Amino acid sequence: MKTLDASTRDRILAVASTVFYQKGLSGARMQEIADLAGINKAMLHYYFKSKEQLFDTVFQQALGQFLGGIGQVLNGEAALPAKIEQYVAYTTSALAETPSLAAFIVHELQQHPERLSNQFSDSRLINLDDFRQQLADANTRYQEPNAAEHFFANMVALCVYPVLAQPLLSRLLRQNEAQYRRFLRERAAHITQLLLGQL
Amino acid sequence: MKTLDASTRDRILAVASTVFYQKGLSGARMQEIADLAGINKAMLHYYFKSKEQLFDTVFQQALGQFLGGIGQVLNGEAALPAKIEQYVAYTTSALAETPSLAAFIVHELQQHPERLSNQFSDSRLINLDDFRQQLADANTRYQEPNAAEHFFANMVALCVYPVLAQPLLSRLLRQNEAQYRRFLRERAAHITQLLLGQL
DNA sequence: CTTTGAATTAACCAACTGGTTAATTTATGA
DNA sequence: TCATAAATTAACCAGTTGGTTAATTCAAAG
Repeated sequence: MKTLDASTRDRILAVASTVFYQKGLSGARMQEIADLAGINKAMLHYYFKSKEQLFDTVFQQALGQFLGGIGQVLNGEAALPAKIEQYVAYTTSALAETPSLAAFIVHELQQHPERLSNQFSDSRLINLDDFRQQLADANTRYQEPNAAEHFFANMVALCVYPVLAQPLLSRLLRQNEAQYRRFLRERAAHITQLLLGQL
Repeated sequence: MKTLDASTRDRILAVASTVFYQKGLSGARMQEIADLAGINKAMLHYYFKSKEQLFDTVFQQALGQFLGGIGQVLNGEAALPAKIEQYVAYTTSALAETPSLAAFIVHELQQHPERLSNQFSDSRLINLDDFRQQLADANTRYQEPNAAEHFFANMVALCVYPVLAQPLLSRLLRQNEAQYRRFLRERAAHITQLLLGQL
């Protein structure tokens, strides 16, 4: 046999993702990942030579998932309103599938910002130039310095924060889990409308 | 001597805060906290019987700091526009002082949402009723279900997220640390203006 | 069938970590 | 000054954790 078994490796990665997402690098235990993957702990080091390397794989994958679709949207051919709508829709649905993803990235990047530069070259990062230009064309207000940056920050913040802060926000708003999920679903339309009104 | 020495205890708490904020409960090391506080590791267990208890103290303090001023503002006597302005100003400056505070709370609450209920009774949580009523009075739009909740979520998100996601956002916006700090300072006015425009 | 390398396991290990203990020093009030 | 309790330390301990190793099973090619 020449090639490594992919199914076991994939199972490890899937399980490791959920564990790392929830507990972070320092809180995750190799033993738990092995147990959940249904394998011996030594197998982890057979497929991934160290916890650090397993984590790196998971983290880069997570970063790709988080940033991946965004670039395509923002660099796409669509007109500005459609782009905004697409971004909000994409981010909302992606975070609905994996709510812990955002908190994971925020937490790990806070401790080790250099993980961003390590394997992620600038070229793979999102290029905002098109988006900035479209904003400037739509309204002269966005020709002012940092105006486009604020708009982008607003767009991301409005989509991501309520997912990040679910435990706190749902409590403050006195909504149970089902109500909050509904609230998050409503937001896609709400955010789009708010942002388009700013053009 | 009847009373415990407060200065050592306070020094421990100050140091423990910075370490827990940065590394979280599982990533923090009692030895490191002791070293930074300039004391023996056994002294930590003299003032705080366990890591868990030291962490709880830090966490409750952090939660109080994060939510503390907000309640006063939202339950205050000011008119709605002034309240909004006060909230944005307070949150912005508080997070400028301790940027890691928000990520710390988000991360720990994600793993253990029950920490919110443990020692924090509902009474100490913020009461949104006044704020909701003021919104409804300002614009009939906010009488619709969840409209006030969305407004509140927007307000918090716009203030907090850019601090939470600094490593990621500053990179995407291609701003160095000084530029990003300036960007965050600008946001207070920007956010207030945006929110007031929604009334 | 047998050879060969991948897949897998049980047992083990050294370093780390939170926590304890017994002894010592320091401050204080009577 | 002396007794007493607080403050502090060094040494130690047991459980955990990431990681290794040597041996075994499994699957496929010849």
